[in-house]
Amino acid sequence: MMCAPFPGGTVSTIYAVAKRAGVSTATVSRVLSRPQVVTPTTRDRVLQAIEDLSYAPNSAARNLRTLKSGKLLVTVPDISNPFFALILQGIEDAAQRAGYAVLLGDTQHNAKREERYAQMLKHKEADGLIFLGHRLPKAAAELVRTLSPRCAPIVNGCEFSPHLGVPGVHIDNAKAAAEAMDHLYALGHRRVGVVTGPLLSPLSRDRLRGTRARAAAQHAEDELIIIPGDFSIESGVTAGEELLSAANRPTAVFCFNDEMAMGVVEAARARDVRVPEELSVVGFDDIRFASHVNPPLTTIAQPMREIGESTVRMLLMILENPEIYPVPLTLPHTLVVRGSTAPPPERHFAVGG
Amino acid sequence: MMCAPFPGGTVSTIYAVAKRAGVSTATVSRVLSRPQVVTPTTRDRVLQAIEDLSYAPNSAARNLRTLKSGKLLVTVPDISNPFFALILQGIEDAAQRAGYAVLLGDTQHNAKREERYAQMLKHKEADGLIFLGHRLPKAAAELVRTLSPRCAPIVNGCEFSPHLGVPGVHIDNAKAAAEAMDHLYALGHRRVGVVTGPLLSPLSRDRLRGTRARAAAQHAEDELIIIPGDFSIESGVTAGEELLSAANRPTAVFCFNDEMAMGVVEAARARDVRVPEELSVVGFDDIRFASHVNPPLTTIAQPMREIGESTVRMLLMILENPEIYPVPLTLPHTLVVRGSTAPPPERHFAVGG
DNA sequence: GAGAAAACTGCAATCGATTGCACCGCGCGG
DNA sequence: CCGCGCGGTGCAATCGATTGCAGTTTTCTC
Repeated sequence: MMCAPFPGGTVSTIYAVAKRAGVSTATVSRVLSRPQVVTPTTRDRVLQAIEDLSYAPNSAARNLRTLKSGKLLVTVPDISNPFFALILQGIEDAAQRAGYAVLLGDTQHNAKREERYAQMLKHKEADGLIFLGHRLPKAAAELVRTLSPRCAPIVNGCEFSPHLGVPGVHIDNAKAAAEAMDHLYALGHRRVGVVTGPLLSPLSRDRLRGTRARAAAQHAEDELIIIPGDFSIESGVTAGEELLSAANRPTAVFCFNDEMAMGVVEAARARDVRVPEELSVVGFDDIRFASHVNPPLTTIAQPMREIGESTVRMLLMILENPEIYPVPLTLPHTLVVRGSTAPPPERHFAVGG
Repeated sequence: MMCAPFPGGTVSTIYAVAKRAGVSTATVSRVLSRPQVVTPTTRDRVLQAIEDLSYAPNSAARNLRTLKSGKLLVTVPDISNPFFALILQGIEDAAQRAGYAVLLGDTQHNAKREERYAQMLKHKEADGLIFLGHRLPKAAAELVRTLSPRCAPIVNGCEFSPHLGVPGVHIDNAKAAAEAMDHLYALGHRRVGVVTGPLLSPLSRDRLRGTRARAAAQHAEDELIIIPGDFSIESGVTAGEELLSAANRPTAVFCFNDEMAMGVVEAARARDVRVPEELSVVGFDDIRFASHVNPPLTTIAQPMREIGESTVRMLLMILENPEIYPVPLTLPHTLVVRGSTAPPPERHFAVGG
């Protein structure tokens, strides 16, 4: 019935331990889960047996019995993106501190893969889901529905959208974008290029909304040149080329992430346009490299690790008490001014030069 | 005994499906695993029942019965490092194509965490382990021992070291480093700074070995200035400052990763030392940003994704047939020459100037 | 020192799926 | 017309741990 101690490499079971210690499996189990209810003498015998056999409980068995997995599923659009990597790091850290393991899904922005991973929830491979994309997979939506009126163990990171019916953690993207624009306007810019992300995502739309609102307040909405990007360096380069070759070129560019900002800087350099003297560039996220490129990027800093940690906290709360819907959490951002922004060149400085 | 179909959000079991379809659980199971052995009529009835109840097999139960988890554990020293992130992406992709899920462990270079994750193997939470650090956790080493003479399902990425007794996938670090030095020597440099990684890791030692060998061949071993770094941008900055303030400053610096190279470039800029005119800089890895910084980095490109994919293939082979020890795999690297290297300034060009 | 309460420990059911073996019925050959 | 073979299905054991309940021992209390 049970396996050999170590010969053959087979792992020992709780039965083997119980036999060796001369107790029942119940006692062994209790030694591991609630040691204080077991007599010290017995406990020591059991612990010794556990050590002798180098026993470790089989978690599939435990998961089956307890109907929990001790795992959190995290889906990320692209791990190789430093922004997501940092959030993921925060998630991993918080999860493991809470005794949970992380199941990683890199969806590569692919809806099929998102669905496939969401299925894992149904199969009870994970106790909850944190998704960083902007789509709520069908399988997850179904879960939300069937669990209602209790809260499903699903949390979003970054992409808040109230109609998803799922709580999330994010910054105030509209406000952050407005602040970035404020900074540029305060320096004296009026004609500003905006390199957005894919406009499907609420995140990009919020930023664009904030950008537009600020421009409108400045009566400079017509001076906005909006170019859609995809968050890659390359799309930043392309956008930069387009902006710089325009007849009436902008004196500043606001990019919806740092990588595209790096791309714009690169495009500027290729055309011998100096940053920030001739072109100011603002990024978003404040990834690690932002402060180490030349010139260091002015950008909106997001608390990536904290976003990750908070999603975990939120998910754990739901797991603990699904009756209570957590309220979406908005974390603070900061405008970090560095060397990539400056007043526009004199010749373009129309007002009050 | 069984759960309600959907009311209450409880999930249905194979018993519920069997009952609804009027068959035994065995048949339901077979419909899912080997559909062709079931009569089409029955099969359709079962499939219908599965759909009606939106049934999904509980994987804890399956894992328990089959003694497999369908998961691969991957431990990474630091996910926020783009180098590891890309390898991880390769791993994730290959794993999921093979029907495996990835359990992620970010060890933060911390031995305790490495141990903790390795425990998961003992608990059968994963079928195998891919570790990207340089230490083989004790628990894993133990497994290697108890499984011997069969091969343990453990594979290393990047840090090959034959005495671990574990196969791995990596590049020829010594040779790559030698090529980097070759490039510098060919340009006419003699006095070269070397910013290494932590010398505990075989990877760093191999690169250092290659570096030294090449220098020796050039009779320039005394012209090597070796400074230990830790792979962070900051340590690159520090090393750069040290090298540039030396009495007899080097005309070139070889860094064991791109981030430290970026740090050195930054330090040079801070002192108004032009790169590459006054100082050549070579990196290692060719992370995405390497080609987009100013100047674009000359570096050794590693096939990150392929390394990740290969570790998975190797692990799957072991899982399939533990009798066969895979041979460690060496993948090709490439020296990519970009704008950060050039001949040394004339005044330092001793030979044949 | 008897009786009640408290503290331990064990029995056995249970979690949900998989699978070897046995069984049934049908078709075909003799 | 009988029997063999085979495809299809079901029975029931099994994977390994957890835990409610019951039984046993110990510890008090008076």
